[in-house]
Amino acid sequence: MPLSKQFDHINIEKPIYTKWEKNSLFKPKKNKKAFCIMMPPPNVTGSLHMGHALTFTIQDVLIRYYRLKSYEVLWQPGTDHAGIATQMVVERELEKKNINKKKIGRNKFIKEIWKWKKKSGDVINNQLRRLGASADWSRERFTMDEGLSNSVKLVFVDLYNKGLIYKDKKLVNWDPKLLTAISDLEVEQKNQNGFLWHIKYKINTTDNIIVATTRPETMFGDVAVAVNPQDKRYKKLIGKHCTIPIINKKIPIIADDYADPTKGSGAVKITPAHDFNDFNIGKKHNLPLINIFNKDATLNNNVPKDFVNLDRYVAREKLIKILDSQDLIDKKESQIMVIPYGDRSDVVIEPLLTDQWFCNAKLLSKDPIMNVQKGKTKFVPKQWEKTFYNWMKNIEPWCISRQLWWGHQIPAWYGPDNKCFVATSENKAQKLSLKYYGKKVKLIQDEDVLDTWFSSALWPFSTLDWPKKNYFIKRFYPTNVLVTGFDIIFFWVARMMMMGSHFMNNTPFKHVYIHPLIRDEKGQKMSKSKGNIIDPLDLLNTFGADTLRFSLTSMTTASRDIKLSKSRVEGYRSFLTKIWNAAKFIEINKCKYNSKFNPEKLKLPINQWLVNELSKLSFQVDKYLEKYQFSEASNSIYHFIWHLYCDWYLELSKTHLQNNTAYKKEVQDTLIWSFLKILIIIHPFMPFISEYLWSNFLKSKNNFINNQKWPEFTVKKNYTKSKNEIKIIIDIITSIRNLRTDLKVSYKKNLTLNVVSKQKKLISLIKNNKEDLTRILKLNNIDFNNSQISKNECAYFVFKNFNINVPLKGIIDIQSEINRINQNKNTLYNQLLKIEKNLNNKKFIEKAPKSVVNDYKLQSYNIKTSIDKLDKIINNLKLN
RNA sequence: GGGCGUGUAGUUCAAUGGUAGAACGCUACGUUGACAUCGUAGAGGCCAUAAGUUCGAUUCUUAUCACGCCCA
Repeated sequence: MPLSKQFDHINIEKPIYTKWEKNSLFKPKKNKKAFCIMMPPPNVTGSLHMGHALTFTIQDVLIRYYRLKSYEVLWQPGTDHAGIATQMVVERELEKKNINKKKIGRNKFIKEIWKWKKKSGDVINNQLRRLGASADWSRERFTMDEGLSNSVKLVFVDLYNKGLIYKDKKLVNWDPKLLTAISDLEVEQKNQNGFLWHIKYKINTTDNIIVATTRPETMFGDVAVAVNPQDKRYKKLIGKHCTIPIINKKIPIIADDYADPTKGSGAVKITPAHDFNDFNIGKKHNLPLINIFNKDATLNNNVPKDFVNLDRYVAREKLIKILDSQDLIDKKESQIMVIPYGDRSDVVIEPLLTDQWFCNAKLLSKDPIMNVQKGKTKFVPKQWEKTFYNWMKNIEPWCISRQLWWGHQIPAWYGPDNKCFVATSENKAQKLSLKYYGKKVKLIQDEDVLDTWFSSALWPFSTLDWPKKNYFIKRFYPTNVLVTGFDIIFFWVARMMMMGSHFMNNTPFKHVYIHPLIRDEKGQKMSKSKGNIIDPLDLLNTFGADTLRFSLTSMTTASRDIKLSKSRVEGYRSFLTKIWNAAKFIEINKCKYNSKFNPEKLKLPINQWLVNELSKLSFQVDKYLEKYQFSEASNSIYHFIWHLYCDWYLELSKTHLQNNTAYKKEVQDTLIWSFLKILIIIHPFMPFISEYLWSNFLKSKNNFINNQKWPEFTVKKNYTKSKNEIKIIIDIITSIRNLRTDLKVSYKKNLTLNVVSKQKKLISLIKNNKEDLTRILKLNNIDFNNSQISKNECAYFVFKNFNINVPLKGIIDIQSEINRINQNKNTLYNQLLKIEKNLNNKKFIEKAPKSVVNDYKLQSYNIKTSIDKLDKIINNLKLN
């Protein structure tokens, strides 16, 4: 069946993908060299967004490329259980059915989550299939799987026994909506307008000290007021006491550099249980901790009765009113302040004193830092190494416990006296407790679960069946490259490197390729609230996967963001159509694949030239992909197909195809052969259209483009000669096209070319291409009479070794032609000026490299000769 | 405040110590047998500003201005 008018992605993509999967094309095939990418596991609740589309396209390009390069390739896929996100989704689902999480209890709730996961967990993976992602789905993993859960337990117990995981009572970022601790990274600092209240704390009946605060309601937890020891205003007061209003509690005035004399009143209240800085000050000065908040950020029993159970903001207003009525507010200033928000809940985070599990990230960060310094892991682009170091070298203990139900429950059990036993199972914990107590006691498991990133941190080895030492882990660890956006360098990349270095004794990735983030066309982050989201599923429906993929890789440069707009994608759809039409051209011209075709034994210059260019292309794409230069790779493909293959090769092949020249067969063979090679080269970028056309041309069953080899062929040296020849033909065509436009000579008027040259080779070259020139340029004839330049009304062209004149009598007037030549002359003259300026500079001659000087001299000579020739021509014209 | 980054054609972005490129858009002409989802041609840039290094700077250095991101 002949190819349809256009590529119908809607009906073609899906069956192709199904075939690929059925034929197990994505499983690693044993080979000499291995290549592995760990797919960053999307949230199981997720749905494909543009960020996914970009990152997975890039990964798939690499994966398919290395498959074609005959590597043993594993793209390890899977999903992440996404603790808070998933719990929230299922909670909401249940609420719709009027089911309350707390009422059904933990076990039933978790069962509900698993039910939900079974039903909707595949959504994103199926969307990835639509994108063409060729991951080995047979090895799909989920962070809550048995195997991965075992890894989590093993790692936890091991780190605990080494003292790298410990329990501690510390101030943590508490999310009062989700009722869990979260890590520093999950806190978003937002600038916000607020007030700085200056409040009078009495010292005695007449004097007071003015304390400036943005959070007056935490006053009930104050344990001191700090002033700077250098601050003259307050020096006298150090060591004295002041009184907290309302509760009339006396607290000391202490000296600490932390108090900044230039900020607020210079005196700052210290509330160690509710502020990270104050916590440290409290420790330093041995001050008590007074917690005044419940877990939902309402006030607890440590405050006056009227305030108990009030929300923090309600309490604030009430307090301000009372203080105001007692004339205890000195002033109120507006100011911009930084407020911490939970990135999931979007409520203000409360620093809260709780028992949590921590991981000693500082110690674990040492090996990863060293691995990057040694170059065992290389960031691409390199600048991200700075970001990595910056964070790793200032790392804080990682709070790994979460007060959630969905996740890996912490493998720690408590005895009746709260003694903690950490083990991979309850049985083992029992054994430990038996030893300790000398008798069997009832153990209760820690209720908390681990931060989701804890299990993700193990991803590079837990998915390879660790702790088993089977083929996969030996073959594919460390993996070749991690592909991800810079927003999760800390969250995930760094943590994988910590865990990988510790447990595998080796960095998990040789390269970390950091790609840009997708923004809207104005450079803004895409977000639901802004309504500027571009849905990749929309784009997949409208344009198809190949177009989307190629658009994305074309835009993937070494910058920080990609500004995406629909119109940009539209442009690349045209490119697909162009490829499609080239295929139709080949089909119409009955080109059949010839297995005996030898690209090294071609006779026709255009064929030689094409093979030459094609080998260059494959070499270029090789180089670019090795360096993760996706836009460069895409653009060189785009340029080759559109502007070399279609614009010139197909155009120049027509003469042979349409007239039965001696070279017709060679042209047909070269056409189809080169097109098939092109399909292989575009396959990583555009898997569907390339597969479709491949099988369309080759017709044999189960001959998938997936299984082909990347084109690598050496080109015979004498082919380069043809390069120069084709360049001459292209130059002539371009010049005469220019002439037609410049002088407004319509294509309806045929022209005659008069070629003047003493070189026999050149004349025979033009003679050989006479048909092409005639057809493309709409010529009557090409003459080769070596007569003097005609003094008739002609257009003149000066080439390196020859001239062409084109009689224009009756077609245009002579003055236009003189103007045209003058314009060319001017351009040349300006070029000459610049070159001469250098050549007249003694220092240039002395110091510039000889090659540059010689090159300038040669250019100068060439330009001068051309100008001379043009001058002669103008004079001749003027004589007439 | 600390760190990172970006200023190049109307737009989005490349490249480069030696005459600045692409794509899209725009203008003119064109339906010639793969393609009007097209073809041909064209216009359009003191490469943010200033100083320095250099025979030569858009490129290297420093400063300034503007914008963006991350961390406090």
